[in-house]
Amino acid sequence: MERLGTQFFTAPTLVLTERLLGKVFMRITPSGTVLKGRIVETEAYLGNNDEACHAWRKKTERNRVMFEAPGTLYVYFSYGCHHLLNIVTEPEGIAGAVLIRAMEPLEGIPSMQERRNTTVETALMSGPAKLTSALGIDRSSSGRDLFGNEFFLLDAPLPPPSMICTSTRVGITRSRELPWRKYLADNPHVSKGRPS
DNA sequence: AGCGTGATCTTT
DNA sequence: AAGATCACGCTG
Repeated sequence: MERLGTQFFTAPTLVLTERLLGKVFMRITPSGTVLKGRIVETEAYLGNNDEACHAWRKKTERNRVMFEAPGTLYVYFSYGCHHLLNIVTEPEGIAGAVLIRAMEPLEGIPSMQERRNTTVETALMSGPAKLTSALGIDRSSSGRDLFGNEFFLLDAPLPPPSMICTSTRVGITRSRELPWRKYLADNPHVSKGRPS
Protein backbone atom coordinates (compact mmCIF):
# COMPACT_ATOMS: atom_id res chain seq x y z
CA MET A 1 0.00 0.00 0.00
CA GLU A 2 1.25 3.41 -1.00
CA ARG A 3 1.79 6.10 1.55
CA LEU A 4 -0.29 9.25 1.01
CA GLY A 5 1.59 12.54 0.81
CA THR A 6 0.60 16.16 1.36
CA GLN A 7 -1.21 16.33 -1.96
CA PHE A 8 -4.00 14.07 -0.72
CA PHE A 9 -4.94 16.58 1.97
CA THR A 10 -5.43 19.58 -0.31
CA ALA A 11 -9.11 18.72 -0.87
CA PRO A 12 -11.80 20.57 1.13
CA THR A 13 -12.71 19.15 4.54
CA LEU A 14 -16.10 17.83 3.48
CA VAL A 15 -14.53 15.96 0.59
CA LEU A 16 -11.82 14.48 2.80
CA THR A 17 -14.39 13.35 5.34
CA GLU A 18 -15.58 10.96 2.67
CA ARG A 19 -12.26 10.21 0.99
CA LEU A 20 -10.66 9.14 4.26
CA LEU A 21 -13.08 6.23 4.51
CA GLY A 22 -11.29 2.98 3.70
CA LYS A 23 -7.82 4.53 4.07
CA VAL A 24 -5.41 2.89 6.49
CA PHE A 25 -4.01 4.79 9.47
CA MET A 26 -0.70 3.44 10.73
CA ARG A 27 1.49 4.11 13.75
CA ILE A 28 4.90 2.66 14.46
CA THR A 29 5.51 2.78 18.21
CA PRO A 30 8.92 3.63 19.71
CA SER A 31 9.44 -0.09 20.35
CA GLY A 32 8.76 -0.85 16.69
CA THR A 33 5.28 -2.32 16.93
CA VAL A 34 3.23 -1.66 13.81
CA LEU A 35 -0.40 -0.69 14.47
CA LYS A 36 -2.84 -0.37 11.58
CA GLY A 37 -6.52 0.43 11.31
CA ARG A 38 -8.87 1.03 8.41
CA ILE A 39 -10.94 4.19 8.82
CA VAL A 40 -14.67 3.44 8.79
CA GLU A 41 -16.24 6.56 10.37
CA THR A 42 -15.40 10.28 10.18
CA GLU A 43 -16.84 13.70 10.97
CA ALA A 44 -16.04 17.18 9.67
CA TYR A 45 -15.42 20.20 11.89
CA LEU A 46 -14.98 23.65 10.37
CA GLY A 47 -13.99 26.97 11.89
CA ASN A 48 -16.67 29.03 10.18
CA ASN A 49 -20.34 28.82 11.13
CA ASP A 50 -19.93 25.49 12.90
CA GLU A 51 -20.54 26.09 16.58
CA ALA A 52 -19.54 22.54 17.45
CA CYS A 53 -16.01 23.20 16.22
CA HIS A 54 -13.44 24.12 18.86
CA ALA A 55 -12.19 26.92 16.60
CA TRP A 56 -15.53 28.44 15.58
CA ARG A 57 -15.07 31.59 17.62
CA LYS A 58 -11.36 32.32 17.70
CA LYS A 59 -7.89 30.87 17.86
CA THR A 60 -6.90 29.73 21.35
CA GLU A 61 -4.10 27.75 22.95
CA ARG A 62 -6.09 24.54 22.66
CA ASN A 63 -7.37 24.86 19.09
CA ARG A 64 -4.36 26.49 17.44
CA VAL A 65 -3.30 23.14 15.90
CA MET A 66 -6.52 23.23 13.84
CA PHE A 67 -5.06 26.19 11.96
CA GLU A 68 -1.89 24.34 11.00
CA ALA A 69 -1.04 22.59 7.73
CA PRO A 70 -3.29 19.82 6.38
CA GLY A 71 -2.13 16.38 7.48
CA THR A 72 -1.25 17.58 10.99
CA LEU A 73 -2.72 15.59 13.89
CA TYR A 74 -4.93 17.42 16.36
CA VAL A 75 -5.44 15.40 19.54
CA TYR A 76 -7.37 16.77 22.48
CA PHE A 77 -8.40 15.55 25.91
CA SER A 78 -12.10 15.24 26.64
CA TYR A 79 -14.32 14.46 29.62
CA GLY A 80 -11.32 14.18 31.87
CA CYS A 81 -10.34 10.77 30.50
CA HIS A 82 -10.47 10.46 26.72
CA HIS A 83 -8.20 11.46 23.84
CA LEU A 84 -9.75 12.21 20.44
CA LEU A 85 -7.86 12.18 17.14
CA ASN A 86 -8.42 14.59 14.27
CA ILE A 87 -6.59 15.08 10.99
CA VAL A 88 -6.22 18.77 10.21
CA THR A 89 -7.57 19.96 6.86
CA GLU A 90 -7.86 23.27 4.98
CA PRO A 91 -4.87 25.44 4.06
CA GLU A 92 -2.65 26.71 6.85
CA GLY A 93 -4.32 29.59 8.69
CA ILE A 94 -7.85 28.23 8.16
CA ALA A 95 -9.37 26.04 10.87
CA GLY A 96 -10.68 22.64 9.84
CA ALA A 97 -10.30 18.99 10.76
CA VAL A 98 -11.74 15.54 10.32
CA LEU A 99 -12.47 13.63 13.50
CA ILE A 100 -11.56 9.96 13.14
CA ARG A 101 -14.43 8.22 14.91
CA ALA A 102 -13.82 4.54 14.23
CA MET A 103 -11.45 2.09 12.58
CA GLU A 104 -11.31 -1.57 11.77
CA PRO A 105 -8.23 -3.14 13.38
CA LEU A 106 -5.83 -4.59 10.78
CA GLU A 107 -2.43 -5.12 12.34
CA GLY A 108 -0.94 -5.08 15.83
CA ILE A 109 -4.14 -6.52 17.27
CA PRO A 110 -2.52 -8.22 20.29
CA SER A 111 -1.02 -4.88 21.29
CA MET A 112 -4.41 -3.20 20.90
CA GLN A 113 -6.10 -5.88 22.97
CA GLU A 114 -3.63 -5.25 25.74
CA ARG A 115 -4.12 -1.49 25.74
CA ARG A 116 -7.89 -1.81 25.56
CA ASN A 117 -8.07 -4.67 28.04
CA THR A 118 -10.43 -6.70 25.88
CA THR A 119 -10.12 -9.31 23.15
CA VAL A 120 -13.43 -8.45 21.50
CA GLU A 121 -12.31 -7.18 18.13
CA THR A 122 -15.31 -4.94 17.50
CA ALA A 123 -14.59 -3.22 20.82
CA LEU A 124 -11.02 -2.26 20.04
CA MET A 125 -11.48 0.79 17.81
CA SER A 126 -15.25 1.29 17.50
CA GLY A 127 -15.30 4.81 18.91
CA PRO A 128 -13.13 7.94 18.82
CA ALA A 129 -11.64 7.44 22.29
CA LYS A 130 -11.34 3.68 21.90
CA LEU A 131 -9.16 3.99 18.84
CA THR A 132 -6.75 6.46 20.42
CA SER A 133 -6.45 4.10 23.36
CA ALA A 134 -5.84 1.13 21.04
CA LEU A 135 -3.19 3.08 19.15
CA GLY A 136 -1.56 4.57 22.24
CA ILE A 137 -2.18 8.13 21.09
CA ASP A 138 -2.53 11.05 23.48
CA ARG A 139 -2.01 14.80 23.48
CA SER A 140 1.74 14.38 23.15
CA SER A 141 1.08 13.46 19.49
CA SER A 142 -0.90 16.64 18.81
CA GLY A 143 0.89 18.83 16.28
CA ARG A 144 2.78 15.91 14.72
CA ASP A 145 1.93 15.04 11.12
CA LEU A 146 1.42 12.11 8.78
CA PHE A 147 4.64 12.67 6.87
CA GLY A 148 7.29 11.65 9.42
CA ASN A 149 8.46 8.35 10.87
CA GLU A 150 5.69 7.56 13.33
CA PHE A 151 2.31 8.27 11.75
CA PHE A 152 1.27 7.35 8.22
CA LEU A 153 -1.79 7.24 6.04
CA LEU A 154 -1.80 4.45 3.46
CA ASP A 155 -3.82 4.55 0.28
CA ALA A 156 -6.63 2.11 -0.36
CA PRO A 157 -9.57 2.08 -2.75
CA LEU A 158 -12.48 4.35 -1.90
CA PRO A 159 -15.44 2.13 -1.02
CA PRO A 160 -18.27 2.19 -3.58
CA PRO A 161 -20.62 5.17 -3.18
CA SER A 162 -23.46 2.84 -2.26
CA MET A 163 -21.56 1.86 0.90
CA ILE A 164 -21.01 5.41 2.12
CA CYS A 165 -23.65 6.66 4.56
CA THR A 166 -24.24 10.20 5.82
CA SER A 167 -25.76 11.46 9.05
CA THR A 168 -25.58 14.30 11.53
CA ARG A 169 -22.71 14.19 14.00
CA VAL A 170 -22.60 12.25 17.25
CA GLY A 171 -22.47 13.71 20.73
CA ILE A 172 -22.78 17.43 20.05
CA THR A 173 -25.40 19.96 21.08
CA ARG A 174 -24.64 22.90 18.81
CA SER A 175 -24.88 22.93 15.00
CA ARG A 176 -26.41 19.48 15.26
CA GLU A 177 -28.28 19.81 11.96
CA LEU A 178 -25.17 19.65 9.80
CA PRO A 179 -24.90 16.27 7.97
CA TRP A 180 -21.16 16.03 8.36
CA ARG A 181 -20.71 12.44 9.54
CA LYS A 182 -19.73 9.70 7.09
CA TYR A 183 -19.49 5.99 7.77
CA LEU A 184 -19.43 2.65 6.01
CA ALA A 185 -22.68 0.72 5.75
CA ASP A 186 -23.00 -2.47 7.79
CA ASN A 187 -19.50 -2.27 9.18
CA PRO A 188 -19.35 -3.74 12.71
CA HIS A 189 -16.54 -1.39 13.72
CA VAL A 190 -18.59 1.79 13.29
CA SER A 191 -19.25 3.42 16.69
CA LYS A 192 -22.48 2.73 18.52
CA GLY A 193 -23.01 6.42 19.22
CA ARG A 194 -26.18 7.82 17.70
CA PRO A 195 -26.40 11.12 15.83
CA SER A 196 -27.54 14.08 17.92
C1' DA B 1 -29.94 6.33 32.24
C1' DG B 2 -26.09 7.92 35.33
C1' DC B 3 -21.66 9.46 36.19
C1' DG B 4 -16.51 9.95 36.41
C1' DT B 5 -12.85 13.33 35.58
C1' DG B 6 -10.07 17.41 34.37
C1' DA B 7 -8.91 20.83 30.89
C1' DT B 8 -10.76 24.74 28.70
C1' DC B 9 -13.62 28.57 27.99
C1' DT B 10 -17.06 32.00 29.65
C1' DT B 11 -18.85 34.80 32.99
C1' DT B 12 -18.46 37.27 37.37
C1' DA C 1 -12.23 33.15 41.08
C1' DA C 2 -16.12 30.37 40.05
C1' DG C 3 -19.15 27.91 37.11
C1' DA C 4 -20.55 25.54 32.78
C1' DT C 5 -19.51 22.65 29.21
C1' DC C 6 -17.68 18.82 26.99
C1' DA C 7 -16.64 15.74 19.26
C1' DC C 8 -17.02 9.70 25.49
C1' DG C 9 -17.20 4.97 27.51
C1' DC C 10 -18.49 1.93 31.05
C1' DT C 11 -21.53 0.15 34.55
C1' DG C 12 -25.81 -1.28 35.97
